[in-house]
Amino acid sequence: MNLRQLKIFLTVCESGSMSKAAKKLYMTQPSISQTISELEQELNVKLFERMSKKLLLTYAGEVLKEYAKRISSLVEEAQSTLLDISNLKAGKLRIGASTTVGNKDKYPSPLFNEFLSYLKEFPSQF
Amino acid sequence: MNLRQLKIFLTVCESGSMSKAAKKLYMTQPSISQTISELEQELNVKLFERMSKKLLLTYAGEVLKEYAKRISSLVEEAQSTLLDISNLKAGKLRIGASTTVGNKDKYPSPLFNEFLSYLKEFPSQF
DNA sequence: GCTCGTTACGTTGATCGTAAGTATC
DNA sequence: GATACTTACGATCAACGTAACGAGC
Repeated sequence: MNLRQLKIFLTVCESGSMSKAAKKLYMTQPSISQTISELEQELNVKLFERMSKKLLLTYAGEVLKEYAKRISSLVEEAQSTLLDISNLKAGKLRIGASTTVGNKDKYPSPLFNEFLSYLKEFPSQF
Repeated sequence: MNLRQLKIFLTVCESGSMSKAAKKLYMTQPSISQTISELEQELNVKLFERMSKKLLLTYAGEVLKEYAKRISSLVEEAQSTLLDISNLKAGKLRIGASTTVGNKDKYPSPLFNEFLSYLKEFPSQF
């Protein structure tokens, strides 16, 4: 199980079909199908009931979907926060001189203040 | 960023060195080093301060470590729950006949009861 | 016959190990 | 010289695309 598989699985869940998910992800439909099959084999459960023209989530599929949403959400938050840190590092000099830096992002990280105090204490870390 | 990188990163954090992490993960030390470098490049931050004989987490490293722990924890919970479902599927007949099935795992999934009711309603799904 | 999913197969890229290099103690 | 990390390079496996196939409308 990896993040790539979870992302593909989630996209299939949300779009309701593998072909639509393929378009969203700029992949081919066979690759999507193969990835879902891999997931099912690895977890030893059937994730979708293959109906004609419709995919129906099994119970295992529903459970995985909820986990996948929470996991993806955490991963995105992590990446966003690390990106903030990376950007702040690049704009380090400006931080000390400007009071508007806190407004430059729509979603300031909750770790922002913590970071600033850390920066003051250990400037050599950056 | 993927789960493999996070697992390796976490192991390095916990063991305090790349060579120890390599032993824990049954990998070679250069592979660990390479993976950490990849992570740092992808995220555009330095994760460790390379001291002599000691690795010190940077602020970015501390942040990633906390996220990595939460993400890994969720992933493990997901796998454990799906494994439960997989096992229950295999032991489907026994479920109906036995009252001890709920004790067979140390950590019964919180979704267990939900699953049982689902199983009764849609037995054909399994 | 069109749409959707699966299976088969070849190519490319990621992942890992081995070997060699650098630095600190 | 022993230990720990890095760099370089080659081999293996995973991931993806193309092509061909099967099923349902």
